[in-house]
Amino acid sequence: MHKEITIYDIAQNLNISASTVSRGLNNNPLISKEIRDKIHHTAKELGYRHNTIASNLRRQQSKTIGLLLHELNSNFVTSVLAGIEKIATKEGYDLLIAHSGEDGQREIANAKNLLSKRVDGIIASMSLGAKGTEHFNPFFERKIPVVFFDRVPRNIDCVKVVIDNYKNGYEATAHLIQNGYKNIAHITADLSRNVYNDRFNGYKQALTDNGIIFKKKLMKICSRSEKDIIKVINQLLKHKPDAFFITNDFAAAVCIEELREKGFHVPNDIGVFGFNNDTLGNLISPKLSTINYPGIKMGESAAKELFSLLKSKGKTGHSKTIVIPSRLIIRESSVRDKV
Amino acid sequence: MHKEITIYDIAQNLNISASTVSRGLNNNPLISKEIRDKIHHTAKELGYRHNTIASNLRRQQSKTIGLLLHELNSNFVTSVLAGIEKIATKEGYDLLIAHSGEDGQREIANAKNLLSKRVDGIIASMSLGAKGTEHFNPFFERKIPVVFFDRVPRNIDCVKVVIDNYKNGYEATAHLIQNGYKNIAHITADLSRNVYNDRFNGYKQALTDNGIIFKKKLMKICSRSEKDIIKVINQLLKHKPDAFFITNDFAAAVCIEELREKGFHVPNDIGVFGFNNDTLGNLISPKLSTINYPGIKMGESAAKELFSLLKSKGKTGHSKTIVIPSRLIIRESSVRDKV
DNA sequence: CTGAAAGCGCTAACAT
DNA sequence: ATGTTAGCGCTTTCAG
Repeated sequence: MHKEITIYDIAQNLNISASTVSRGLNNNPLISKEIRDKIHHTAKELGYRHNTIASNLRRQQSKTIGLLLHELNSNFVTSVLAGIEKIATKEGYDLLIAHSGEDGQREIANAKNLLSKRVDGIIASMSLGAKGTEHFNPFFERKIPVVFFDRVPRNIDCVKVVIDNYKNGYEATAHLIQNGYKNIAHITADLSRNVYNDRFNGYKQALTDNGIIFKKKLMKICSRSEKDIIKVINQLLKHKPDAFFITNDFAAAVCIEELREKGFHVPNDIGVFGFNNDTLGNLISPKLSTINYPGIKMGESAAKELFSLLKSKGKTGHSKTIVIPSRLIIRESSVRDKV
Repeated sequence: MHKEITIYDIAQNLNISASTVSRGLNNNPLISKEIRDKIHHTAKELGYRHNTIASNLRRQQSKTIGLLLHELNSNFVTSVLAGIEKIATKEGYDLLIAHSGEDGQREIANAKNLLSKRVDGIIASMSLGAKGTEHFNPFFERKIPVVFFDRVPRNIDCVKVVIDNYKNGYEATAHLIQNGYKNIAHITADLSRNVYNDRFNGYKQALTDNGIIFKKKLMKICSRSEKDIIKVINQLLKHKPDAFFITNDFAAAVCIEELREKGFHVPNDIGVFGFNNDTLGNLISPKLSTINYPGIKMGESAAKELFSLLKSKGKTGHSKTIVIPSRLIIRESSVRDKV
C-alpha cells in the first residue's frame, strides 16, 4: 500500500518545521524564496499531495460551492452549469452538484447533504416538487450565501438571477397575433413556479391587449415526456387552435412532428412557438421560432453574485434581482408563407 | 453569527461522552436504543449538522467519487451521469464532477485536483486532447479504483465499460450498402480515441467485405462545431458521396439540414446515418437512422464496477472490459423510398 | 523569517 | 454499554 506523504515528511526531509512547509507550499512570501523552492522540490520528489480535507477542516471552509439543480438533462441547465463552472474554476472553487429530478423530497435531502458537506455557498434552481423554502433556512441562519436562478422563490428576499418571463411570454404571444394567429393554445408546466406563471400571465395579457378573450380550455399543463406531450396536443387540437405557444423547445419540436403526421402544415395551418433556443430548433423543419435563454450568462451572473456575497461576508440583508436580457428568435414555424 | 453545534455540545447537554454521541449518531447498535433516541433528539433540537469534513479526515476517506468527463453538453454524457448518480446515491456517495472540455491539460489538472480531494475512486472518459495515461498513475499507485467508460485507454490493463464500436461501425455501413448506397462518406473525430478508431475500422471492413474500395478522400475528421461540420460536408460533397455515416447525431442532423438546403433529397439522393440515438433524431425530418448508445446503462455499469472494486479493496490486478449491448436503429434517413 | 503548539470535529482502539 | 484518549493533516496564532 502506498504511504501517503504529509508535510511532516517533507519537514523531516529538509530539517525544518511543518509550519514552514505549510507556508512554503502556500507560497507565503514570508518564507524565503530559497526555502520555498526547496520545499516545492522535495514535495514533488516525495510525491506529496495536498490533503484538501485536512486543510478544509482547519480553515473551516470547503472551497466548494453546492449546486442544487432541478434537473441535469436539459440544454439550458447544462449551459448554466458551464457558466457557473467557468467562474468557479477561475476562483479556485469546486462544484458539488446535486439534482433532485424535480422531486421536492430529494431537494430537501440534497440541501441537507450540501450543508453537512460544508459548502461555502449554494446556487439553486427549485424543482417543481418543492413546496416552500424552509429547507434553505439553515443556510440563511448560517449566513451561507445562496443565489437562486431561473426557478426562484416568490416570497422571500434573496439574490435571484432570472429572465423576464412575463415579457417573453407577452412578446411571443403578440408576435403570433401579429402574424394572424388568433386561437393560440398554450402548453406549459406547473404554474406554482415563477417562470411558468409569469409566461402564462404574459400570454394572457397579450391576448387581452389585442382584444382576444383568454379561453381556459386552450391552456394545458404538461410534463416533459413525449407521450404526455402528444396526448396534450391532441386534446388541444379538438378546440381547433391555429397556433401553439409551448414553453420548451423539445415539446414544441414534438408538436411540429405530431402536426405533420396529422397532416397540418406548420406554419401555414398552425403556428408553433417554443421557448429556450435549444440547438434542435435550428435542425427541424420548419425551423422553430423560440426565445433565447442565455444559460451561460445566467450561470456566470449567478456565480459572480455568489462570489461577491462570499467576499462581503458578514454584511446583512443582501437581496437583489438580476434580469438577464433575452429576446425572441423568429424563424419559420411562426410566420405564414406569403402567397 | 451562527455558532456551529458539535458532538461535544450534545454530549455536554446530555452528560455523556462525545464518543457515545458519535456512535449514537451513526446508529451504532452498541448504544442502547434509549440513549440513541435521546442523542438524535437533542441533535435535532440544537440544530446539529454532521461535519463531513472532520469525519472524512478521521476516516481517511471522502465518500465521494470523482468523475473525469470529456464534456458535459451531450445527451450521452448526461445519460451516463444519470446512471452513475443513481448507483452512487444508493451507496451514499457524492459525485465530484470535473470536465475537461476535451482539453488534455485540464484533464491532468482535474485528475490532480480529484486526488487532493481524496476521492475514493474515479470514473473517467478521456478527452480528445489527452495524450497518454500518466496522470492516472497516482491513482493506480494508491490503489484508488479507476473505471473508464466509452473513451478508454488503449494500452493499459484496467476496468473498462464500452460498447462494441467496431461492430456498430460495421453494421451501420453494411446497412447502408444493403440499401444500395455505394459511395459512403465517413465523418468522425480524433482517431487516437478508441471509439472513433474502432468505428472507422468497422466502416472500412464492411466496405471491404462488400467489395467496395475504401477511399481516403471520403473520410474526414471534424469538430462538433456547426460551422466546421458544414464545411466538411461541402468538402465531401465534391466527391459525390451517396451516403454519409457520421459518428454523432448532431452532426448528422446538421448534415441533413445542409443537404436539404443544397437541394438533395434524403434518403433518396443521399442517405445519412448517425450515432448516439439522441432525442433530436426522432424530431427531424427525415427521421435519423442511428445507433443506440445506452448511456444510462453504461453509467450504472461503470458505477457498479467501481463500488465492487471499492469493496474488494486490496485485491490486485483487477482488469476487465464490459461490453454494453447496443444496436442499430433504422428510421428514415438511410432507407430509400420504394418506387 | 522560522518554530512550537494548539486545535478544527470527528472516530476508533482500548479500557472498563 | 459507555468513557478515555489519541490523532487524522493541516493552518495559524504567538513567540522568538
